[in-house]
Amino acid sequence: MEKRVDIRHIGNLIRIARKMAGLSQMELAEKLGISYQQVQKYEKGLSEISLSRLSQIAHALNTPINRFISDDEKMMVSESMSLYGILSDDEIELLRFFRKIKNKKLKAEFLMVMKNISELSEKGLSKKAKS
Amino acid sequence: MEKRVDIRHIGNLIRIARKMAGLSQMELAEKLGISYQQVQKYEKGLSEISLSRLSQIAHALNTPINRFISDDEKMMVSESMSLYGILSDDEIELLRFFRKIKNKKLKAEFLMVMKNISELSEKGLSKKAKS
DNA sequence: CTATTTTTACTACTTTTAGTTGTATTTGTC
DNA sequence: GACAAATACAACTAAAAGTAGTAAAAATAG
Repeated sequence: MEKRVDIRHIGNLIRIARKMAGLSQMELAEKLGISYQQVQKYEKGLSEISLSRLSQIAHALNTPINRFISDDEKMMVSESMSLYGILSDDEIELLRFFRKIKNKKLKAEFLMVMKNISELSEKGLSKKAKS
Repeated sequence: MEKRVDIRHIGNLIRIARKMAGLSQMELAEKLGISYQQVQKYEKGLSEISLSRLSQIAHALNTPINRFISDDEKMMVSESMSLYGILSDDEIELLRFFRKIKNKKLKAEFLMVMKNISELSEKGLSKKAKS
């Protein structure tokens, strides 16, 4: 019977959730009471994850366990993000910081700045940015 | 760390789902490509169940996988990070702009600014910048 | 830029357990 | 009663979880 869950995909989700929580592999491993190398295997999809373990992980990361298993792809967030879920490290950090900012006005302004910069960047100004 | 999923409970759910589907342990085992004795272990809670396996079982029994795990009602929330998968419109925009910026250095610097701001924001001065 | 520490990656090894096989009960129905 | 099924339990083997050691990136400091 075919495998109906992509273990590597789940690994990615775990990694993203971990980084969003601002934890290192080591810190997560400690919470789980296992070696960080084993956490690596989970994230890289080199080791199967039992339900108990996934439950622990979800708890350690303050994330509902469903986040990792909902097999239908209604996880698609928006078309603007091509490959759903696959965020780069930078992007994860960006989001993490952005979420820390509580002041709405500040967030909005920040977004505007970002927008303007990105538009400039689009016009081929990317070379001469440096001194 | 404590186990947050009752493996025996899941076993019961599997057994029930199996009977609902009108299958014997043997028949289910065959579908899974394992021995029926192993199915017994699942049902009795004597063997951990991996995600892949549970996914197979759910499929074999025409049951959504969530049926076996979701019931943990009020798991979460720690508002800060909890819903990483669901991005707000703001966040999607933020990402979109961020991705437009090609200059790596610029991106990195932008991230730093964001980080510093968020750290300030964290220290509870979200309302009024210090004078 | 260099040194140092932290974080992550890869490989080899050990231990645990998933999974198998064999046999014994149980639960039918004829 | 006999006879098949479905389920239970124990001992064993194969496979994978988990560990440990080392190396390479990334951050962070100096």
